[in-house]
Amino acid sequence: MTEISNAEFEVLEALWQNYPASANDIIAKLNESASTNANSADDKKQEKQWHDKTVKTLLNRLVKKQAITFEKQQRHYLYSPLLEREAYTLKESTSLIERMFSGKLAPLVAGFAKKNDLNKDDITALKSLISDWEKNND
Amino acid sequence: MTEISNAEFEVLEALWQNYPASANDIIAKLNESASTNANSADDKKQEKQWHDKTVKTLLNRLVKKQAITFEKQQRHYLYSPLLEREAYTLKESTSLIERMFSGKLAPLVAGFAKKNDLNKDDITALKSLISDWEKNND
DNA sequence: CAGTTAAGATTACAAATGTAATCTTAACTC
DNA sequence: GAGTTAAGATTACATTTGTAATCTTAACTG
Repeated sequence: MTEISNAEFEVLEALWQNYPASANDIIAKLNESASTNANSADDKKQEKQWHDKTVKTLLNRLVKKQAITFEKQQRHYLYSPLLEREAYTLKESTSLIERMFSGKLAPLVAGFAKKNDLNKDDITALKSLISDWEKNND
Repeated sequence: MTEISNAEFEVLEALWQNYPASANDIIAKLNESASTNANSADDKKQEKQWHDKTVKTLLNRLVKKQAITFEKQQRHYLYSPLLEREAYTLKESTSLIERMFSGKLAPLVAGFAKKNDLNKDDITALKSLISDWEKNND
Protein backbone atom coordinates (compact mmCIF):
# COMPACT_ATOMS: atom_id res chain seq x y z
CA MET A 1 0.00 0.00 0.00
CA THR A 2 2.93 2.29 0.53
CA GLU A 3 3.79 4.68 -2.25
CA ILE A 4 6.08 3.60 -5.01
CA SER A 5 8.80 6.09 -5.78
CA ASN A 6 9.87 7.15 -9.24
CA ALA A 7 12.99 5.06 -9.28
CA GLU A 8 11.08 2.08 -7.97
CA PHE A 9 8.52 2.57 -10.69
CA GLU A 10 11.14 2.34 -13.39
CA VAL A 11 12.34 -0.94 -12.01
CA LEU A 12 8.80 -2.22 -11.76
CA GLU A 13 8.24 -1.11 -15.33
CA ALA A 14 11.15 -3.20 -16.51
CA LEU A 15 9.70 -6.15 -14.66
CA TRP A 16 6.25 -5.69 -16.12
CA GLN A 17 7.77 -5.83 -19.56
CA ASN A 18 9.13 -9.29 -18.96
CA TYR A 19 8.69 -11.56 -16.00
CA PRO A 20 9.51 -13.62 -14.10
CA ALA A 21 12.95 -12.12 -14.30
CA SER A 22 16.18 -12.32 -12.36
CA ALA A 23 17.81 -9.22 -10.97
CA ASN A 24 20.28 -9.38 -13.81
CA ASP A 25 17.53 -9.59 -16.40
CA ILE A 26 16.01 -6.49 -14.91
CA ILE A 27 19.27 -4.61 -14.74
CA ALA A 28 19.96 -5.53 -18.33
CA LYS A 29 16.56 -4.37 -19.46
CA LEU A 30 16.95 -1.09 -17.62
CA ASN A 31 20.26 -0.47 -19.28
CA GLU A 32 19.45 -1.69 -22.74
CA SER A 33 17.41 1.20 -24.08
CA ALA A 34 20.69 3.05 -24.48
CA SER A 35 21.85 0.63 -27.14
CA THR A 36 18.68 1.09 -29.16
CA ASN A 37 19.38 4.62 -30.15
CA ALA A 38 23.04 4.51 -29.29
CA ASN A 39 25.72 6.60 -30.91
CA SER A 40 23.28 8.79 -32.79
CA ALA A 41 24.19 12.43 -33.01
CA ASP A 42 21.12 13.52 -31.15
CA ASP A 43 21.61 11.81 -27.84
CA LYS A 44 19.19 14.25 -26.34
CA LYS A 45 17.81 11.79 -23.86
CA GLN A 46 21.08 10.65 -22.43
CA GLU A 47 19.99 7.29 -21.07
CA LYS A 48 20.92 6.81 -17.48
CA GLN A 49 23.03 3.87 -16.49
CA TRP A 50 21.66 1.80 -13.66
CA HIS A 51 24.12 0.49 -11.15
CA ASP A 52 23.38 -3.07 -10.15
CA LYS A 53 23.57 -2.30 -6.45
CA THR A 54 21.01 0.41 -6.92
CA VAL A 55 18.61 -1.86 -8.72
CA LYS A 56 19.01 -4.53 -6.06
CA THR A 57 18.13 -2.01 -3.40
CA LEU A 58 15.07 -0.96 -5.30
CA LEU A 59 14.00 -4.56 -5.81
CA ASN A 60 14.31 -5.06 -2.09
CA ARG A 61 12.19 -2.04 -1.37
CA LEU A 62 9.58 -3.16 -3.85
CA VAL A 63 9.41 -6.52 -2.13
CA LYS A 64 8.99 -4.82 1.23
CA LYS A 65 6.26 -2.68 -0.21
CA GLN A 66 4.62 -5.81 -1.55
CA ALA A 67 4.66 -4.55 -5.09
CA ILE A 68 6.64 -7.54 -6.28
CA THR A 69 7.50 -11.01 -5.07
CA PHE A 70 10.10 -13.62 -5.92
CA GLU A 71 10.76 -17.29 -5.80
CA LYS A 72 14.10 -18.76 -5.02
CA GLN A 73 15.80 -20.41 -7.93
CA GLN A 74 19.02 -22.05 -6.78
CA ARG A 75 21.39 -19.18 -6.08
CA HIS A 76 19.24 -16.36 -7.38
CA TYR A 77 15.67 -15.11 -7.30
CA LEU A 78 13.05 -14.79 -9.96
CA TYR A 79 10.98 -11.71 -9.44
CA SER A 80 7.40 -11.10 -10.52
CA PRO A 81 5.08 -8.16 -10.06
CA LEU A 82 2.26 -8.40 -7.57
CA LEU A 83 0.82 -5.14 -8.70
CA GLU A 84 -0.87 -4.92 -12.09
CA ARG A 85 0.42 -2.23 -14.34
CA GLU A 86 -3.03 -1.12 -15.38
CA ALA A 87 -4.25 -0.86 -11.82
CA TYR A 88 -1.23 1.11 -10.83
CA THR A 89 -1.31 3.57 -13.71
CA LEU A 90 -5.00 4.09 -13.22
CA LYS A 91 -4.48 4.83 -9.58
CA GLU A 92 -1.75 7.33 -10.35
CA SER A 93 -3.73 8.98 -13.12
CA THR A 94 -6.76 9.25 -10.91
CA SER A 95 -4.71 10.71 -8.15
CA LEU A 96 -3.17 13.36 -10.39
CA ILE A 97 -6.51 14.27 -11.92
CA GLU A 98 -8.01 14.42 -8.48
CA ARG A 99 -5.29 16.66 -7.15
CA MET A 100 -5.02 19.05 -10.03
CA PHE A 101 -8.28 18.95 -11.93
CA SER A 102 -10.92 18.33 -9.27
CA GLY A 103 -11.24 14.81 -10.50
CA LYS A 104 -12.30 15.81 -13.98
CA LEU A 105 -10.59 14.40 -16.99
CA ALA A 106 -11.54 17.01 -19.55
CA PRO A 107 -9.43 19.82 -18.11
CA LEU A 108 -6.37 17.66 -18.40
CA VAL A 109 -7.13 16.93 -22.02
CA ALA A 110 -7.90 20.59 -22.56
CA GLY A 111 -4.47 21.53 -21.29
CA PHE A 112 -2.97 19.17 -23.80
CA ALA A 113 -5.14 20.46 -26.58
CA LYS A 114 -4.09 23.97 -25.81
CA LYS A 115 -0.35 23.63 -25.68
CA ASN A 116 0.93 20.22 -26.35
CA ASP A 117 -0.75 20.04 -29.68
CA LEU A 118 -2.55 16.78 -29.82
CA ASN A 119 -1.98 15.18 -33.13
CA LYS A 120 -4.32 13.46 -35.51
CA ASP A 121 -3.55 10.07 -34.01
CA ASP A 122 -4.48 11.21 -30.54
CA ILE A 123 -7.74 12.58 -31.82
CA THR A 124 -8.51 9.42 -33.71
CA ALA A 125 -7.80 7.34 -30.63
CA LEU A 126 -9.97 9.54 -28.46
CA LYS A 127 -12.86 9.42 -30.89
CA SER A 128 -12.64 5.69 -30.96
CA LEU A 129 -12.70 5.52 -27.18
CA ILE A 130 -15.69 7.79 -27.12
CA SER A 131 -17.65 5.77 -29.61
CA ASP A 132 -16.87 2.62 -27.67
CA TRP A 133 -18.09 4.26 -24.54
CA GLU A 134 -21.27 5.35 -26.24
CA LYS A 135 -21.84 1.88 -27.57
CA ASN A 136 -21.78 0.54 -24.05
CA ASN A 137 -23.45 3.37 -22.21
CA ASP A 138 -26.58 4.39 -23.93
CA MET B 1 13.02 24.72 -11.51
CA THR B 2 13.25 22.37 -8.58
CA GLU B 3 10.41 19.97 -8.06
CA ILE B 4 7.42 21.03 -6.06
CA SER B 5 6.35 18.51 -3.48
CA ASN B 6 2.80 17.43 -2.79
CA ALA B 7 2.44 19.47 0.35
CA GLU B 8 3.95 22.48 -1.37
CA PHE B 9 1.50 22.04 -4.21
CA GLU B 10 -1.45 22.23 -1.86
CA VAL B 11 -0.20 25.49 -0.46
CA LEU B 12 0.42 26.83 -3.93
CA GLU B 13 -3.07 25.74 -4.89
CA ALA B 14 -4.55 27.78 -2.07
CA LEU B 15 -2.55 30.74 -3.26
CA TRP B 16 -3.66 30.35 -6.86
CA GLN B 17 -7.23 30.49 -5.70
CA ASN B 18 -6.75 33.92 -4.22
CA TYR B 19 -3.78 36.19 -4.31
CA PRO B 20 -1.97 38.23 -3.26
CA ALA B 21 -2.54 36.66 0.12
CA SER B 22 -0.95 36.79 3.53
CA ALA B 23 0.26 33.65 5.24
CA ASN B 24 -2.82 33.78 7.40
CA ASP B 25 -5.11 34.03 4.41
CA ILE B 26 -3.47 30.97 2.99
CA ILE B 27 -3.64 29.02 6.21
CA ALA B 28 -7.29 29.96 6.54
CA LYS B 29 -8.05 28.84 3.03
CA LEU B 30 -6.27 25.56 3.52
CA ASN B 31 -8.28 24.88 6.62
CA GLU B 32 -11.63 26.14 5.49
CA SER B 33 -12.77 23.31 3.24
CA ALA B 34 -13.60 21.39 6.39
CA SER B 35 -16.31 23.86 7.30
CA THR B 36 -17.99 23.51 3.92
CA ASN B 37 -19.11 19.97 4.42
CA ALA B 38 -18.66 19.98 8.13
CA ASN B 39 -20.70 17.93 10.54
CA SER B 40 -22.25 15.77 7.86
CA ALA B 41 -22.56 12.13 8.70
CA ASP B 42 -20.34 11.06 5.84
CA ASP B 43 -17.09 12.69 6.77
CA LYS B 44 -15.32 10.26 4.51
CA LYS B 45 -12.66 12.72 3.47
CA GLN B 46 -11.56 13.80 6.91
CA GLU B 47 -10.06 17.15 6.02
CA LYS B 48 -6.57 17.58 7.33
CA GLN B 49 -5.80 20.48 9.61
CA TRP B 50 -2.83 22.56 8.56
CA HIS B 51 -0.58 23.81 11.31
CA ASP B 52 0.50 27.39 10.73
CA LYS B 53 4.16 26.60 11.30
CA THR B 54 3.96 23.95 8.65
CA VAL B 55 2.42 26.27 6.13
CA LYS B 56 5.02 28.93 6.86
CA THR B 57 7.76 26.42 6.22
CA LEU B 58 6.17 25.42 2.94
CA LEU B 59 5.79 29.05 1.90
CA ASN B 60 9.45 29.53 2.60
CA ARG B 61 10.40 26.56 0.52
CA LEU B 62 8.20 27.73 -2.32
CA VAL B 63 9.91 31.09 -2.24
CA LYS B 64 13.31 29.39 -2.34
CA LYS B 65 12.16 27.31 -5.26
CA GLN B 66 10.98 30.48 -6.95
CA ALA B 67 7.48 29.22 -7.31
CA ILE B 68 6.09 32.17 -5.40
CA THR B 69 7.21 35.62 -4.35
CA PHE B 70 6.07 38.18 -1.79
CA GLU B 71 6.13 41.84 -1.04
CA LYS B 72 6.54 43.23 2.39
CA GLN B 73 3.48 44.87 3.81
CA GLN B 74 4.29 46.43 7.16
CA ARG B 75 4.72 43.50 9.51
CA HIS B 76 3.65 40.73 7.17
CA TYR B 77 4.12 39.56 3.61
CA LEU B 78 1.76 39.30 0.74
CA TYR B 79 2.50 36.27 -1.34
CA SER B 80 1.81 35.73 -5.01
CA PRO B 81 2.50 32.81 -7.33
CA LEU B 82 5.27 33.10 -9.86
CA LEU B 83 4.30 29.88 -11.50
CA GLU B 84 1.13 29.71 -13.53
CA ARG B 85 -1.25 27.01 -12.54
CA GLU B 86 -1.91 25.94 -16.10
CA ALA B 87 1.73 25.67 -16.95
CA TYR B 88 2.39 23.66 -13.87
CA THR B 89 -0.47 21.22 -14.28
CA LEU B 90 0.39 20.73 -17.91
CA LYS B 91 3.96 19.95 -17.01
CA GLU B 92 2.89 17.44 -14.40
CA SER B 93 0.34 15.83 -16.70
CA THR B 94 2.86 15.57 -19.47
CA SER B 95 5.37 14.04 -17.16
CA LEU B 96 2.95 11.41 -15.90
CA ILE B 97 1.79 10.54 -19.39
CA GLU B 98 5.37 10.37 -20.50
CA ARG B 99 6.39 8.08 -17.68
CA MET B 100 3.47 5.71 -17.76
CA PHE B 101 1.92 5.88 -21.20
CA SER B 102 4.84 6.47 -23.54
CA GLY B 103 3.71 10.02 -23.94
CA LYS B 104 0.36 9.08 -25.39
CA LEU B 105 -2.80 10.51 -23.99
CA ALA B 106 -5.27 7.94 -25.26
CA PRO B 107 -4.12 5.08 -23.02
CA LEU B 108 -4.72 7.23 -19.99
CA VAL B 109 -8.21 8.01 -21.14
CA ALA B 110 -8.71 4.36 -22.01
CA GLY B 111 -7.84 3.38 -18.46
CA PHE B 112 -10.47 5.75 -17.22
CA ALA B 113 -13.01 4.53 -19.69
CA LYS B 114 -12.43 0.98 -18.60
CA LYS B 115 -12.70 1.30 -14.85
CA ASN B 116 -13.46 4.70 -13.61
CA ASP B 117 -16.59 4.96 -15.65
CA LEU B 118 -16.46 8.21 -17.44
CA ASN B 119 -19.80 9.87 -17.23
CA LYS B 120 -21.88 11.62 -19.80
CA ASP B 121 -20.44 14.99 -18.83
CA ASP B 122 -16.91 13.81 -19.39
CA ILE B 123 -17.83 12.49 -22.79
CA THR B 124 -19.59 15.69 -23.73
CA ALA B 125 -16.59 17.71 -22.66
CA LEU B 126 -14.22 15.51 -24.60
CA LYS B 127 -16.32 15.69 -27.74
CA SER B 128 -16.36 19.42 -27.48
CA LEU B 129 -12.60 19.53 -27.12
CA ILE B 130 -12.24 17.30 -30.13
CA SER B 131 -14.47 19.37 -32.30
CA ASP B 132 -12.62 22.50 -31.29
CA TRP B 133 -9.38 20.83 -32.17
CA GLU B 134 -10.74 19.79 -35.53
CA LYS B 135 -11.96 23.26 -36.19
CA ASN B 136 -8.45 24.57 -35.72
CA ASN B 137 -6.48 21.78 -37.24
CA ASP B 138 -7.89 20.81 -40.54
C1' DC C 1 37.35 -30.14 0.42
C1' DA C 2 39.39 -25.07 0.36
C1' DG C 3 39.11 -20.95 -2.06
C1' DT C 4 36.68 -17.80 -4.82
C1' DT C 5 32.40 -15.81 -6.54
C1' DA C 6 28.54 -13.68 -6.81
C1' DA C 7 23.45 -13.03 -5.05
C1' DG C 8 21.06 -11.13 -1.99
C1' DA C 9 21.10 -8.72 2.83
C1' DT C 10 22.58 -5.12 5.42
C1' DT C 11 24.43 -0.70 6.15
C1' DA C 12 25.48 4.08 4.55
C1' DC C 13 24.60 8.60 3.61
C1' DA C 14 23.11 13.00 1.55
C1' DA C 15 19.01 15.36 -0.13
C1' DA C 16 14.10 16.02 -0.07
C1' DT C 17 9.82 15.95 2.45
C1' DG C 18 6.32 16.40 6.10
C1' DT C 19 5.70 18.36 10.14
C1' DA C 20 6.76 21.45 13.63
C1' DA C 21 9.20 24.00 17.60
C1' DT C 22 12.28 27.68 18.83
C1' DC C 23 14.55 32.13 17.86
C1' DT C 24 14.62 37.14 16.39
C1' DT C 25 12.87 41.21 15.99
C1' DA C 26 9.83 44.75 14.29
C1' DA C 27 5.41 46.50 15.59
C1' DC C 28 1.45 47.21 18.74
C1' DT C 29 -0.17 48.17 23.71
C1' DC C 30 -0.22 50.66 27.98
C1' DG D 1 9.42 54.06 26.26
C1' DA D 2 9.09 48.95 28.23
C1' DG D 3 6.81 44.85 27.61
C1' DT D 4 4.35 41.74 24.82
C1' DT D 5 3.09 39.85 20.32
C1' DA D 6 3.25 37.79 16.40
C1' DA D 7 5.51 37.32 11.55
C1' DG D 8 8.84 35.47 9.44
C1' DA D 9 13.65 33.05 9.93
C1' DT D 10 16.07 29.41 11.61
C1' DT D 11 16.58 24.96 13.46
C1' DA D 12 14.87 20.20 14.24
C1' DC D 13 13.99 15.68 13.28
C1' DA D 14 12.01 11.33 11.51
C1' DT D 15 10.99 9.28 6.86
C1' DT D 16 11.58 8.54 2.23
C1' DT D 17 14.34 8.46 -1.76
C1' DG D 18 18.35 7.98 -4.81
C1' DT D 19 22.40 5.94 -5.02
C1' DA D 20 25.71 2.80 -3.60
C1' DA D 21 29.35 0.20 -0.77
C1' DT D 22 30.18 -3.52 2.39
C1' DC D 23 28.88 -7.93 4.55
C1' DT D 24 27.32 -12.93 4.47
C1' DT D 25 26.99 -17.00 2.71
C1' DA D 26 25.58 -20.52 -0.45
C1' DA D 27 27.30 -22.35 -4.69
C1' DC D 28 30.84 -23.17 -8.27
C1' DT D 29 35.92 -24.49 -9.19
C1' DG D 30 39.91 -26.73 -9.20
